[in-house]
Amino acid sequence: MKRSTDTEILSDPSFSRAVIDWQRAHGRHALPWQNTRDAYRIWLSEIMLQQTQVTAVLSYYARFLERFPTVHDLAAAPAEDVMAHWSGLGYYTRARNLHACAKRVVADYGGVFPSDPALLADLPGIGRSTAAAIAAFSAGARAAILDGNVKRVFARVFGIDEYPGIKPVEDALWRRADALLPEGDGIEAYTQGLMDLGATLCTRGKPDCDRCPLRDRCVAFATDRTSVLPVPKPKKATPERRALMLAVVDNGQVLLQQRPDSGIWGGLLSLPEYDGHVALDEADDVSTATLAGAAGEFGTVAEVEALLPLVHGFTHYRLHIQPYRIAVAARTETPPGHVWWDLATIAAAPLPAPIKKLLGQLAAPSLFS
DNA sequence: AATACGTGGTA
DNA sequence: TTACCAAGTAT
Repeated sequence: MKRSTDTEILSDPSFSRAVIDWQRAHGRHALPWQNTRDAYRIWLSEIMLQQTQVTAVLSYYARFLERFPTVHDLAAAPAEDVMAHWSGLGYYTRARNLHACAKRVVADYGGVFPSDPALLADLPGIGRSTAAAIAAFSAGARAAILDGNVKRVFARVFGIDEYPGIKPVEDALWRRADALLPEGDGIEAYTQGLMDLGATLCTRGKPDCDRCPLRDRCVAFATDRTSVLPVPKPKKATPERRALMLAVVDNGQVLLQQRPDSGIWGGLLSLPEYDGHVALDEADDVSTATLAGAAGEFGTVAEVEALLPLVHGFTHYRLHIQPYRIAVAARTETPPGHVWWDLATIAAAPLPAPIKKLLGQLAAPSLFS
């Protein structure tokens, strides 16, 4: 029989007290998704902020809300419109899940987000931490978040000297997060305070320990280990991949192809790729004649021109892109899954960031010469 | 349980 | 310049 629970071992009301008091005096209070209990706006911000920093989200959040003011507007919108407004933000599964979630909220909950974290976590794109944040901010629900900020703060304060990404360590962090929750009011300030601490003081680089309300109880500070905690993710070599992309153009338009929902850039449009054997070695390119043959299904090829190669880095690999501009004269019938897009409006297309940039240069070469 | 999944800022 | 990684989730 257990003599005491983890909660009893790990609980410490002075911890949440310190975070709450600090947040109210020194935390952030004017972010666009704050000072509201509108679950739609809170949910949207939490999804956009997954693995993404505040500064990157701000402009997307404003444009998205302008186009989709309510969950009903979002649920009723075409997928392409949703993807277009996410274009450039990355992790596009988030956008497809966002759309699916909006439809679920309308169909199952009459357009009103549930306030129970367990119900929220059952919706697409909402995991345990995001569910807790939405429930706390929109309904004052007492639930623990465990995002990158909290992991970093906890790793330092409690001197956790193992990589937080592995299961047993993360499980222990969740137990702490649950146990340290404030008992009475203040879940909003507490939740926001943990995020604010991680984002403004307990940063990855040089943490500002002098201003930290947790300094006196911080193991990393006491043992001079703030620079080595949290333990970084074990590194492994990033693979290199290569793709030949076809910018088939005709009369001011470019041919785009829908990508499958799974895999990189899932659900976006992109350039069709030459999917024959592509060597990693740039010197071993396929011939112009081969590319012209491949593009023959789209029209009568008039010209093939190799464009400047580019390298795009992902978290888990590096992609070497060799683009070709292929002018066609007489289009065939547009193949299924493809669409001709005006280069003049390419900024509004649901494209991956590097492809949008590439096509922007193709549309207005003089601006980049 | 470990891996896939983007992009841009930072050191 | 290269490497790391930020308001995680899904599989």
